[in-house]
Amino acid sequence: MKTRERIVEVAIRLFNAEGINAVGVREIARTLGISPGNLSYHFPRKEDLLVEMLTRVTAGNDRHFQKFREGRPSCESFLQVMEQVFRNQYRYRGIFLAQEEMRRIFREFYDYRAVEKRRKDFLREFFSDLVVAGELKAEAGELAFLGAFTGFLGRFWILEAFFTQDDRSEDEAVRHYLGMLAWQLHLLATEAGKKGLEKYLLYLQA
Amino acid sequence: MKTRERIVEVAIRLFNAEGINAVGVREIARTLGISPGNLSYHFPRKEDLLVEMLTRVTAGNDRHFQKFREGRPSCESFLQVMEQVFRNQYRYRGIFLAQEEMRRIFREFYDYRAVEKRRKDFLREFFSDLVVAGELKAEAGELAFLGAFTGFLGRFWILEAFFTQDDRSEDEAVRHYLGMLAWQLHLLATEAGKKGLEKYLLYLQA
DNA sequence: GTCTATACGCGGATAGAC
DNA sequence: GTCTATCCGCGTATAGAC
Repeated sequence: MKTRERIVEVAIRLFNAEGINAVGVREIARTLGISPGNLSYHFPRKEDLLVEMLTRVTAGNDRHFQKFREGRPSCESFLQVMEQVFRNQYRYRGIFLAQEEMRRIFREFYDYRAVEKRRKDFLREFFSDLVVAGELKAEAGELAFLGAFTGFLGRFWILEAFFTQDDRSEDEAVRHYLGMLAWQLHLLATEAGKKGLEKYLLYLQA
Repeated sequence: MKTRERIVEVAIRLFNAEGINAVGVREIARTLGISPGNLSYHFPRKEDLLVEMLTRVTAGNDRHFQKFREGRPSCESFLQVMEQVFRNQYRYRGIFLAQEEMRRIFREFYDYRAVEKRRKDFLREFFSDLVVAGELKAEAGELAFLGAFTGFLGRFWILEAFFTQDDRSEDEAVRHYLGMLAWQLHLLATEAGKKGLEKYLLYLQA
């Protein structure tokens, strides 16, 4: 495997395990058995590593969302795509825990506004489709709230998952937050929509 | 004013303005006109400063919640207490943006579980009271979801506020997230409960 | 293009003098 | 309580080998 790829792989692993600030570039290089200078050659600054990961997680999510526009919209299928998104985010969980760094990177290197706008448009469109498909019954204000909630949850669920208890497995965490999403949709779903949500409602743990 | 108090004050200001990682202990000392060693005397590690701020914001929130148990429970009064809590958090916003550090501190120095349990119990009890008072109409699962949502929003609203746009004023940000809370309650409120929420529904911005 | 060796300046932390 | 001096590890930059 290319050195560059190996670096990204080890960096993700270490960042996820110990936190971005706790892991130095020297430690990454040592783990790989290369020199710090070599790491600097591939990624001049530590930030460049974070940008790389950010690009990957965003690209993955885009794929999941995109793929989804093809099928028939339903509450259940929405939760299915969100599960894929959550698992993709979990893979890069280290960067979601270091919000201060991410904020700086978003402002300096990465066009976060564009990503956010894309998500927002997708959610709005998708929830409107759910109303048309007879899965949701909601008016404009409620739909706006639903979009805000979904964006909020999707952005911060990992943080809460690791804050409250870090002995929880990926499956347990993902299910818990899919459960929250399901309860939210349930409050605005038609009888048809509720059918597809029942399974997910059970995921929300006390 | 005591040196210790002056340190905390300046540190909050700098942390809020530039971020916890961007501000070094030397900068804090320089701003105060004292030596780095003196700062170390009052707060041996930078973490101790963060613990101090965490203690203050938690104590403030406790006071707001406590004071609230006395009055008659209503949806509107709940939003009033949450506004005070939000403003208290905003005062210490710097620490909410540095989640990785906070997580470490919670695990090593600060009994976060206890704080969290207190909040959770309060919310559960309070929402049950709202049902009894005829302000909410919800069953157990919905109440559990409402509690989870409120905890989630209360923990991370500041992060989203500063992520999406940092040109927003304190008032605008606080109102936006009170608006989200109001929409959530609205979905489970009785006619009586909805009355007290109308004003807040308008706060949610597109 | 890929890599090693090395140096610089800054950060948090600590020991010990006043 | 307050200070100076000092230590070590960090992110970063670069000269030069292959």
